Amino acid sequence: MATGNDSRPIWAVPGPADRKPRYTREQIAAVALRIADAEGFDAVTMKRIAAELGAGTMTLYYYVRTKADVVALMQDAILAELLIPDDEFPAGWRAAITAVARRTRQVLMAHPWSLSSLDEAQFGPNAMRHFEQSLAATAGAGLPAEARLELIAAVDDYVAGNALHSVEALTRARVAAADPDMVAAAIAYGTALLESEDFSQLKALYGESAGGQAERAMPPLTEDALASQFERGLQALLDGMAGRLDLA
Amino acid sequence: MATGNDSRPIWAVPGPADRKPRYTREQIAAVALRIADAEGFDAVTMKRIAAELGAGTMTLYYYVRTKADVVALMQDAILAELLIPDDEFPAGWRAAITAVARRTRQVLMAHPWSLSSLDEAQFGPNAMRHFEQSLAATAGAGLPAEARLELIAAVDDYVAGNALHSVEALTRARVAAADPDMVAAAIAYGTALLESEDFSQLKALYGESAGGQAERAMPPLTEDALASQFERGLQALLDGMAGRLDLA
DNA sequence: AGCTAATTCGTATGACGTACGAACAGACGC
DNA sequence: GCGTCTGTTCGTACGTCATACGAATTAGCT
Repeated sequence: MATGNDSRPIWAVPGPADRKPRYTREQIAAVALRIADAEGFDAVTMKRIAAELGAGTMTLYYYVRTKADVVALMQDAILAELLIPDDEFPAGWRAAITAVARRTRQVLMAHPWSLSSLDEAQFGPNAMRHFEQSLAATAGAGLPAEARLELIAAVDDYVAGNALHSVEALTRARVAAADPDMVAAAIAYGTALLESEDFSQLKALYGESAGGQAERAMPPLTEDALASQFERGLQALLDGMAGRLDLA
Repeated sequence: MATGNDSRPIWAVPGPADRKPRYTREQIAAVALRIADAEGFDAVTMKRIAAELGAGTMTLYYYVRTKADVVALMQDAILAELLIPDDEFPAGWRAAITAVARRTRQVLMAHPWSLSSLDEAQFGPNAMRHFEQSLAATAGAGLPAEARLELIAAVDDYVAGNALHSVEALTRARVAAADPDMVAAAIAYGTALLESEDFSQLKALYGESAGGQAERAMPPLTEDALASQFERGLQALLDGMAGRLDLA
């Protein structure tokens, strides 16, 4: 465990020797994951992880160089959940891509913090496996390599963005439900602002219109509504990519 | 400035009175923004912001309740950059949405940290203006309200995900360029892993194939390549949405 | 001038990541 | 058995962060 400031990914750094280490990196990642899921990313502390393992804080630094390494391990542990078992892998590029996308969204949403710590993501073994699987999904489509990568990238983009926004929407809804004052304050502020400038589109949607009921369209706020909206957007994207890539 | 733990958005909290405050929330946001752009989000510290303003650290707490408020102000300041001047606003829903999407991506990529602090985003005045503008973009398409919201959401999802991944790719490329050792270590680790399991798709792409040159497709790594890939994905998505929403 | 409330900010607290080095323990040669 | 080496654990200490508290200063008022 060179503690030095080398910039290798944690997986390229030799782990503890094999005399008698009490823990493993996997255990550390698993504990950190459990804490993050239960109490949020901010609750993940070196001290906390160590305590949960029954170790002293500094013991962790025998297994990783820095907390960023722990986060990398957590991210990779999540990516493992993205992998679809071989026998469930659908035939046909469209079904396969859809399955991967759907599962990716589910997993990302199950670990909301993963999206906010995405910047420091490293490319680990499970990232590689996930990528391999995405390639396999597009294998039968008769596409040149660049087009396959582009298709995968477009879907990945859409999935990540949707997961991000879905998590955001659900968080907002949950917070709002727990705190009526905030809703009141937000609405009060919003309506005041609405009147102070030209917000004609918004007014038409949410405000009272001159003669009668306004349209009153609300963005979807339940998990199901968000999921089905995701589904429609994904299929639209695939339609469009198929058309542009000249696919069946 | 009730310092208490109320959950109102910062914009609903009365600011400093008007006797003689030395600063404004806007100045604070601007300074914080400059620091984040120049040195990264982690460099944004209450102490640092205050120093840059020539104030004591605790003075900031007369203007905001908490650092999260500062971040909210920063986010909203960024959203202001998304707004397209009225005279540049294109006619036709497709051109208008494309313009909004393009600009959004540019701005998000210009402030990479905005994506990683997106979870604590609050809905401020510029968010409202941006939303109004998105609604205006879809106004002429003859769509029912729900369909308009769905179209906007799909594009937003794709744009955010693409910006996220583009920033990630460019960051990786920059770091790699600055640190050859890391590239070497990553490649060494990657090729070792490649041999240790079944990665047939990846091998076909990057490895040597039996009789001759492999395909050697590389994901795009320059800003231009990423931008044109974004453009194609966006148009594909719009194609698909147009088809599914029964649009011209 | 004197009062009051607005505004500034020094000090102190507790949490965090982690550098350093001491302490402990298992394996191996003798 | 007994040292010895080195793998493993972890207590202590440091610097940084957000921020609670309350004292000091100042601007506008009568």
